[in-house]
Amino acid sequence: MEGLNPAQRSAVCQTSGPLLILAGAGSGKTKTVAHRIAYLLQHESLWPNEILAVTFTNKAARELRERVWRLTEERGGEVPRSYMPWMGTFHGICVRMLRQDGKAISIQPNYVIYDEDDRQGLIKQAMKELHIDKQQIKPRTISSVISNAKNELKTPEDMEAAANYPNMRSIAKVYARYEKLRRGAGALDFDDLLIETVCLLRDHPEIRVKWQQQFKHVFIDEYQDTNAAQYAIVKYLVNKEQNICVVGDDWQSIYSWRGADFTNILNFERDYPNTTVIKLEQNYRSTNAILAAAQMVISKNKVRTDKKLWTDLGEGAPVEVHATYDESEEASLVAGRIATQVAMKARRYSDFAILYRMNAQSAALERALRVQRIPYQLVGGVRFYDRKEIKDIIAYLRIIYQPNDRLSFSRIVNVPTRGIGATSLERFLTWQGGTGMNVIDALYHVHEADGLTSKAKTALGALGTHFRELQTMLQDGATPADIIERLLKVTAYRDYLRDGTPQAEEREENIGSLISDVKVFADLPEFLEEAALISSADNAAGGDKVTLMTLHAAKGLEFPVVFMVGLEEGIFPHSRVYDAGPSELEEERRLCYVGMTRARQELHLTYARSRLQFGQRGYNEVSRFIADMGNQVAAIDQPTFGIDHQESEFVSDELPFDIGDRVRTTAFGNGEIIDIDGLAVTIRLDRGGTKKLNAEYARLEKL
DNA sequence: TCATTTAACGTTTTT
DNA sequence: CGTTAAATGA
Repeated sequence: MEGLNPAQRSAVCQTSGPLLILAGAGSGKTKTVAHRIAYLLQHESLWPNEILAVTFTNKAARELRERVWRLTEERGGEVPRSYMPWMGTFHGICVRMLRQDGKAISIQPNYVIYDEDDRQGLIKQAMKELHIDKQQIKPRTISSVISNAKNELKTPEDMEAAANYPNMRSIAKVYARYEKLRRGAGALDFDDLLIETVCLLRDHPEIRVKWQQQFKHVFIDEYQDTNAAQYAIVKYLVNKEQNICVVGDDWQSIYSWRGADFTNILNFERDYPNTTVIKLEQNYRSTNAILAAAQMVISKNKVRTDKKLWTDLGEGAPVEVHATYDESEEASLVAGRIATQVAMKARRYSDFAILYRMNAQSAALERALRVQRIPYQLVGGVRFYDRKEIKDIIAYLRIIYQPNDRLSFSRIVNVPTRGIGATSLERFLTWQGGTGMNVIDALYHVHEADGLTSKAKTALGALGTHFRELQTMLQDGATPADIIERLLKVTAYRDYLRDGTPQAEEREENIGSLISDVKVFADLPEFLEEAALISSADNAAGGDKVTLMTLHAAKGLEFPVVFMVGLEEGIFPHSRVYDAGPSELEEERRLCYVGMTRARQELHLTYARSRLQFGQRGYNEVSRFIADMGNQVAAIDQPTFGIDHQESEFVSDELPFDIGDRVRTTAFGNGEIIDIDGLAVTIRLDRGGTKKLNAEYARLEKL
């Protein structure tokens, strides 16, 4: 109980019945939760596997597990993977339950998990089969419509029935076909993990009761961001004792576009009578200046609970607003402030975070940081497991594990190239579909197929032999690392990577890190699960570096100094919320609140008068959120309307190049400009050939 | 029929 | 600029 305030203590001691903890930003939520779990283990003699704890990210789960581990036994060292096995994200928990009990709703135990890319791949396949032009409806749009439907537990038939315009009917058809293909591949997508778990618990009382008996205490973090399926899962898992504890803050609900519904937290007391409500309102993170400005912003929202955060950390420096001329000046201003403070030894690089609304904004910032030689790390963006070479390896592993996964098979059937093109693949798959054999068995019997060239048959047969061998390794209990090493060898994948391009080396290194990552896992299923569910917010590397990420990814984190950039109408709030209605605008405002409350001592807000967006230059007004803060902020810099400004070249339509100029390109070496058409610059390269580049993107350098 | 070359496209947030 | 789809040539 040491180091806890009275409200936090009562949250720890309240060990029976429903408990709602309304935890404001920076109110010591994680600490309270860790102490509460430790208390249950020690004073209520619960076993670590009798507690179900759901967090928002894998990283949050890891931190919590570590904290509980240290608290209970004052142990040091690595926390074993088996400790508190039921601590993780909703998706992670569902995977484990389905693996164990999925048979009851006819889910094969060796199902694979499809991510967003896989899902869109399968949607494209479905559209092709249905002869729907993907120019007309974007696969991405269909994907999100299907996702929304699934989260509302709607079937393709429901969608078809409710369709009131032609596109919707097409989408419903794609949805139906997609589901058929997905089932055939023995795969579940992210939404299925939740929805199938709901069905499992709803339709099988004996299984429901089994889990209810196992979980003596259920604990849900970030409850304001739960969606309908997650809400249902929680309801089914809580037993008669109703030992459920949820933590959340409606002011920080920022995932409604993903189906999250913060009325879940507002209605908790109604759902679980006799709830004890504890409010944590003392903020231990930010200065009063930061907190007051954030409070000004959030108070403009109509739909919200009423609370008042307070701090005794003192007034602190005022929140600063910096106006800049364009995104490049904005970036160098941020980089410059960081460089100065580090040079004065006032701060370390890792004290700083730069937060933005969308990933595309990171490019200008990265450039400025590189110019000033400031080390930085990007959270989000391209995930490690999204890289081509890693996805290839995972596709190989999947097909070995789940030989019905035709999507993964299609991905790697000709990688490395082995003379099997689109037509051969299509013919093979058509034949294989008719035989009822899985992909690997069909490869083994490929000589019986008709319509394939003998060349294709030989290549496919050889691939089948490799798959068989790897499959045998898997059955004999080989480690994932051994299997990967072997498959790299038989496919000569490393040779394939060495294509002479500058990125080849990096790709090989990535394969290396994959192999060392994989050593932690005892078996393949465990690794495939982890690889599918790892999120971009999870890879927080160490080291003394500035952190760059989206506002969404910053949830739950804190930094001594925070820069929020791009506070402009159309960027933040994003232009897409304008015609979406007031509730979307309120969500943007909550996102602003979340960003501001990440800051401990200093908060800087910047905006640019002019910005390159969607390929062209736009001029934005200052964000309304700055006006919301009233006189809680200090305006510091005015933009420099620079004659000597380096970016002024793009403001005039005139490019700073002429035909005949010699230039340096980053990717293709030096060359001479032979034509200019608007922004399109044609260059005759010294290495031979010509190249047409967009001067707005290619950073051409005049020689 | 396959592999290479060339043209087109892109940007909200993510488990 | 990077990626992906279409177009071209062997």
